[in-house]
Amino acid sequence: MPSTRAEQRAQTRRALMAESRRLFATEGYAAVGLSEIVSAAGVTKGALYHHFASKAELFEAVLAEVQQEVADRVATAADRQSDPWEQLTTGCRTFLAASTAPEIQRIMLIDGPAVLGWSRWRELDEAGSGRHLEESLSALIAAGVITPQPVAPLTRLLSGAMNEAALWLADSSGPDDLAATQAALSRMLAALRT
Amino acid sequence: MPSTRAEQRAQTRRALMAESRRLFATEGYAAVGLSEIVSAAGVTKGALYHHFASKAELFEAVLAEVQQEVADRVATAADRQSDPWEQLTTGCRTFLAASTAPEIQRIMLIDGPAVLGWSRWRELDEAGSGRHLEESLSALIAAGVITPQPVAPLTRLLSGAMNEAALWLADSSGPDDLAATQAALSRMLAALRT
DNA sequence: CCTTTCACATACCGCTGGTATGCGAGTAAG
DNA sequence: CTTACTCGCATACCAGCGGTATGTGAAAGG
Repeated sequence: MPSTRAEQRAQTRRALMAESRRLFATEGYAAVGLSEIVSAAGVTKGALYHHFASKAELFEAVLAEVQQEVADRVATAADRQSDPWEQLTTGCRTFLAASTAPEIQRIMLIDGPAVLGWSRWRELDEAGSGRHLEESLSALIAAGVITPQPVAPLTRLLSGAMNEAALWLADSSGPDDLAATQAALSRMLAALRT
Repeated sequence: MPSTRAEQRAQTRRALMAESRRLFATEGYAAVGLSEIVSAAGVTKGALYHHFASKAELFEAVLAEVQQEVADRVATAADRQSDPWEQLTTGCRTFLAASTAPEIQRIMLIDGPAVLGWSRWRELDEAGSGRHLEESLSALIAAGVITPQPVAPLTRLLSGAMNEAALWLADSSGPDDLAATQAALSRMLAALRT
């Protein structure tokens, strides 16, 4: 039976993560104070430090959540395709569209590396959407669709390209920019084929 | 005539920028206190705030300096080539090699977007190495070497790919990683040709 | 019913970025 | 040379931050 105690705990944690996610996304990590977070969540700093060891750890939990959501969206869209090559392109397009959301931008792409350090950030990326990209590329290489080559650098190149493109799209998006970006990305992907 | 007054001013400013650059590069923007910077530079906070309006503005001055140096290295290497296509590939390889330096990583690629915001960061990038990339791509499109297409999204894709690859190379570089990355990048670039 | 646990609140601290003010060595005019 | 003024910088100080130590009351366990 789910005791009232554990429910309250989970509820407080959810509130803290939800409000901090909202604030981190809109104002950025550095500009948000813990007092802002706890008052928005309706608790005190004691509660926050009972759940998270530091402000950075709270941010990491939020980032992991965002990463997971993006990864799920990418995986869901890709799995609708049967052809492995279509899975890759669909996944990339889905990632590009999902990453345009401002909250994802700020938390996942801007503050993430700076707050957690790049290597830790990359670990979370690899636990999320990055893994799908790498697996998809590996499968296509194994199937002979893509020219045999080390998959790690290729993954980073494509991942970085999409991240930067997503930031650019959100910042100055003319109506055709998304289409043009996807077209250019498609050309890059097509170049990988044998 | 260069008065003693202006010399002292310039010297103080140089000392502040040199020490803050060193500290920002090794410890990261957030972990460096102003007291650390001013004591390393042999001055006080009064001097710092006489030259820079805020910690972020000091960081921006340092970042602009780093960007300029990278841009110069890229431009110098590219200009040694006569063929426009070779200028592009040489510039990209030079950028990849230059961006592997830890101080450039931390300041230019990690903390830059987080501290200044992405749009301001991109302005500085476009004033530096990013401009060379965009101009090179434009010239190649105009010359019919690259398939006609909007140059802006293409620039962002390539820039992001190289930035991320540089971070990855610095973090976990096996002996062949640089070569593999450059090979993959070359394949991508080759795909742009008509 | 009593004890223990535990989720959280309260009170407090060192330190940070930032500001207001003081000061003394240049600089320019007479 | 003197005087008035400028200005590059030092000193002293502040609000607010992330973080910690301790208190407390209600649920869990026997």
